[in-house]
Amino acid sequence: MHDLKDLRTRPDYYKDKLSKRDKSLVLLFEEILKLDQQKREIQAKADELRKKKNDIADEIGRSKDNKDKVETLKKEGTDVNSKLAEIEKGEMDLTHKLIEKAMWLPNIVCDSVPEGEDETKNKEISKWGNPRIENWVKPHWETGIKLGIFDFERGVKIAESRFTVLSGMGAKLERALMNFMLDNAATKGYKEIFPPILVNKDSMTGTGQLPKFDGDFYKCENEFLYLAPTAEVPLTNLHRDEVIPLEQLPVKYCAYTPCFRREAGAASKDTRGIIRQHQFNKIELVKITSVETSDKEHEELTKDAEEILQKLELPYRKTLLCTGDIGFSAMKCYDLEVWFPSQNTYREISSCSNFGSFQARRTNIKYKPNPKDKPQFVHTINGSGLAIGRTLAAILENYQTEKGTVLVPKVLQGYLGGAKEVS
RNA sequence: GGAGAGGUGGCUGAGUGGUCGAAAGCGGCAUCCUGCUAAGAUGUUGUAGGGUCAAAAGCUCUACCGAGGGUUCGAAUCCCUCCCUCUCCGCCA
Repeated sequence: MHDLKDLRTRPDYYKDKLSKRDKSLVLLFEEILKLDQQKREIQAKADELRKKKNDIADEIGRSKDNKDKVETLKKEGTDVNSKLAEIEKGEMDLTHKLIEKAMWLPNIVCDSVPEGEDETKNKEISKWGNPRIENWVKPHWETGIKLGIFDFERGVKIAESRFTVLSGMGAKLERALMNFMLDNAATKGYKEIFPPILVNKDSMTGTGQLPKFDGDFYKCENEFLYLAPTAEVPLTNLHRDEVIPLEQLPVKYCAYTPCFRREAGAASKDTRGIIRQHQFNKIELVKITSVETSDKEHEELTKDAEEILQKLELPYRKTLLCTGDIGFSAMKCYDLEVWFPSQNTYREISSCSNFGSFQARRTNIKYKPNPKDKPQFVHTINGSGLAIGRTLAAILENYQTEKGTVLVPKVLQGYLGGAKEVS
């Protein structure tokens, strides 16, 4: 959500920026400006009538003894009210339309974000590790089935496709990854949170999932609750409608949560394996910062996520998403992509975004830069640190031996009673 | 699930139909004062939207007393619905 006042003061700036994301957004923008104009006009009329109404009421209060005068004024009041009712209806109508449209406007991207229509225009920032290129490496699902740690059929039996059962060492590895990542985040000063996994509509709207992406999420029938698609939603909304004292910034949270996504638009993508599931586990890192430090904190959060991959010794690369690939609410976003030998390619395992004040406006989270200042909106930042299922899949490929067993990364061995190999 | 109580500004808390955006206290901010500290004096202090203005300041209008409706010329105050909190009882991991 943008500041409407700013929108109308420098429309050319917004049109230019929005068109870089998607040309059709300019039309939406112009529609919003027009609605804003109409809304302000009708509001002026309504305000005027409301003033008249108040004046009449006050006048009656003052002239209680004069019966004739009161009667006349009452009639006048009734007249004003009937006019006002009509205008207020239009006012409400326009306000709703305006807000509804404005909620569909994505964030403005940073100048540093490369222009481009799709992921092919993302910019590679760096690479880490040596990707193994060996044609005998089996896809993670084959190894997982062979080792008896994935059970795809029973996942489907219990739920439906894109649900998988982890068993034995599979379950243990998942839990070891969870603990390792949370422990690592703790050393970086992130406070661990265990939030509700079901979240309400206000929360989903606050972080930008709604209204645009309704349909991508599971929702409870007859309830106003959604299954959170990411812990970003509950964590950021912890501070909705709050003014955070300056000395508490930056606020840093981490959380393990299961995440639920319908994957509605991904019908034929990644149907095999555990890369794209309806339910997956994730450690999320969230920061709430002042405007001045947000850029620096974003870089650091990304490094915190990278460090997990480095400690797990998984080769990865870091890309800066282009205007056509970056998320709705983000103004700048790095993706971390881990190497998958069986696919001979890098696949996304973390997405670290700076949202600027975009989410803060929707969630109404503020801080005072100085005690005397008026509260202003914070910046919010978040990233996966990391997606656990994808990390497990990457381990099954990058740590695979020619025998078909899987070595346990050093940093996880302590979480698994010293186990060095899954066979 | 049953019974009751309640939701007012950053906080505490008054206000049961008219000049209430809301007393009082606390806190915050500013100035002054006392050799420092503690204390004291005075003033000031909500949010959002609109108008005016080149812009800011200022001025001004409107809305907001959990949310949404209703009654009335006029609602924090009366009526209805919903949400939330607390207490007791029941049930339960």
